[in-house]
Amino acid sequence: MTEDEEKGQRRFQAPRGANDVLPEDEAYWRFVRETGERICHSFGYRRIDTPVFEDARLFLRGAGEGTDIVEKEVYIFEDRGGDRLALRPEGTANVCRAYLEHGMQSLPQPVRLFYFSPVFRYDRPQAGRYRQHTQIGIEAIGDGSPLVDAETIDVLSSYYDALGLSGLTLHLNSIGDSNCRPTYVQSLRDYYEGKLGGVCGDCKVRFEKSPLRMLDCKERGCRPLIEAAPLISDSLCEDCDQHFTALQSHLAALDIDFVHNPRLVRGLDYYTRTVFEFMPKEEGAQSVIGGGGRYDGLIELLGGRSTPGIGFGSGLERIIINLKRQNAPIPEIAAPRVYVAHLSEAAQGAALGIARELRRGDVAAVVGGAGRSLKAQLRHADGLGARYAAILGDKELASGEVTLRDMANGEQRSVANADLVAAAKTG
RNA sequence: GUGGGCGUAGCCUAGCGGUUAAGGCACCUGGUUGUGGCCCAGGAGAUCGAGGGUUCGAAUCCCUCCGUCCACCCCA
Repeated sequence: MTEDEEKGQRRFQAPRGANDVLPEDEAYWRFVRETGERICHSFGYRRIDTPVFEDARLFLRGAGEGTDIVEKEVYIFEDRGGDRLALRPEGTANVCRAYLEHGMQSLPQPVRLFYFSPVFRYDRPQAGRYRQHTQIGIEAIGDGSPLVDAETIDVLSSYYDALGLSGLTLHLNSIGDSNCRPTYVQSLRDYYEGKLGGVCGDCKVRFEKSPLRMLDCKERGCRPLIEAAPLISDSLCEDCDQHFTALQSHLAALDIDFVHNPRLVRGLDYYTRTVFEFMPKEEGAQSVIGGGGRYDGLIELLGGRSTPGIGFGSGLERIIINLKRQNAPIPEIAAPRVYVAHLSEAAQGAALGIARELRRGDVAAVVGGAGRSLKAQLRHADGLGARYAAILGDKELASGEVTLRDMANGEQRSVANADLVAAAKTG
């Protein structure tokens, strides 16, 4: 900000790529969160919350130095004590850190965890892509069998089903492990050696740092070479191959359709074996709504014993975009049940008391604005969608009653204060 | 990070070089004494995204920045 702007009364705006979630979207957010929590619990997952910031090295080491996320998208800062911290750019590393820090190796394995958390990436915003977004994620740590891979995918797929999202395609691949991947990467290098002239600038860098990601390049010029490149699925070692085969048969048993996309790789380096993504039918760049994979080397990389893990992350904002696009039915947020209108200063205190009694009786109540006419208060009640208006004037004050008006049909009756909660609950 | 479109009150839009920036929705207040949704009347709300420049004069033209959207890229 320049000095002039500081002096002037420039209005503040939310930072670029960061959004307010307004009450008009409350129903979507509640639906998406409650459904997620319900599904996760139904699979035996327990909630974990981790800090939004962590030692920067946790992410730099975990996600991989060669990735875009780490190289140009992590929010890094130094705090007042001089520690290098980073805002979480993804959810898995935190959870793995917590698993190690709290000795979860000694819990029955796998440890099944889920979370909702804000995620930060310094990216150029556009629709469906934000600098702060929210992910639901799960991690199953401590069991390397393909059964858990199938379960993880089943959780995500069940979640989308429960939300009513349709038309999603599951893309699936195996990218091998520390045993077979190096051999494959070498064969990929051999293949590209001498062909680098026909490849984009990014891919030249990827060739050095992370050749696998060349397969994922969207540059038109790179396509033909990708088409003809050797496939990881053809060079999986026997263990990886069996793992992948078993996963596919488990998915078949669950009736979960998928497309084997041999060129699917993911943006984080810690993935091994299984990787997957869910894509909606709609076109558009920001289409992936959820994805994940296995990370059998990550815990060890973070200083633990060799421990397998698998998980997914799914963007709630993108889910909501798709729910809106599909016009999916969403449970509404209830309007306040009773609007307590008052006609004199003397009635104000009584109105506050009556509203409190209603709430204690589990009836949502809103008190009318001071100094507003009854007409204005009823208009307000109507605008809020209240079912009843409880009217309190001198008459009612004297008799210990309220006038209860049914806003739907305008019928009114006197109700003794003691009977109000019951009356407000009926109809 | 690259390229392009857009930016007028909370929202949608008119105005596109010339005096007090117009309308609709929403909001507030009234239409006599304690009654909503329709109608009518009135009111409040805009340094025309910000800063600079051109001009006698700019919301209207130019530049820079910010924001937003789209494509690329990246990914959830």
